[in-house]
Amino acid sequence: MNTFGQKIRSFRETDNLLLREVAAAIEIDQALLSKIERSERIATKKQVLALSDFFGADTKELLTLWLGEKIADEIENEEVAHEALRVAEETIKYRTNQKEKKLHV
Amino acid sequence: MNTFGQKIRSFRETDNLLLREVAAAIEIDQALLSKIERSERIATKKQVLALSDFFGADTKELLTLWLGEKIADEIENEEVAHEALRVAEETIKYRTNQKEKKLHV
DNA sequence: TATATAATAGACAAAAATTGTCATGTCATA
DNA sequence: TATGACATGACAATTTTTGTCTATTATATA
Repeated sequence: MNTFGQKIRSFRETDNLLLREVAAAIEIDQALLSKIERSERIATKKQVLALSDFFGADTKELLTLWLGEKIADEIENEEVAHEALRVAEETIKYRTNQKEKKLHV
Repeated sequence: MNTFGQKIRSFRETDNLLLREVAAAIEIDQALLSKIERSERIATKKQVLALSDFFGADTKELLTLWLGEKIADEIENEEVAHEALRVAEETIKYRTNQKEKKLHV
């Protein structure tokens, strides 16, 4: 399984670039990029978009991976993690429906 | 569909209690409880446990609902919300597996 | 109508979590 | 051993969350 960070690192290695170069390109500290690649820090959405843009990657795919891992980080130690994901899914569906209902009253 | 807040409110109404009384029992401000019941604020885990205990409710069920809604709040406006939930699920499964592997080397 | 009670709303300070940076440490290799 | 690339740790800055206080609204009732 490939983490978001690993994906970024392999993009960078494929392009033969240094941490410092990519960091400069997306305007963050090299140390921070290093941490992001090793999953020691979670990127911000802005950084994900900048990275995706810089490497010409599939933005939607990267965002999905990033957000998915972010949620996992948040709940993985909760006993009810799996059930909560189901509830989250249902809740989002429900809310989306409610919004649609409101539009064509 | 019943939100966490609605559930708490209906517990309270079934028991014929005032906001002030429940708030005092779990040691929070009445205004805060009012906001929690109307989903204007998200309870902390500690508050969920205190409420569950106070009302003698099914703690696991309440925690699940609470956590599920919390995730929903966080991602419902993301285009990739649904896919991200899948990724979160897979990520948690994968990490759990890795941990188990480490145990019986 | 005036008063009392319950709940809601808004503003803000306190606290907690996240983020970014800097200085330093490690490791490989010239 | 000197250099370059990356990793690590500590900390300050910023942002977000949380809790409280005060004011407002709604409703019932004397």
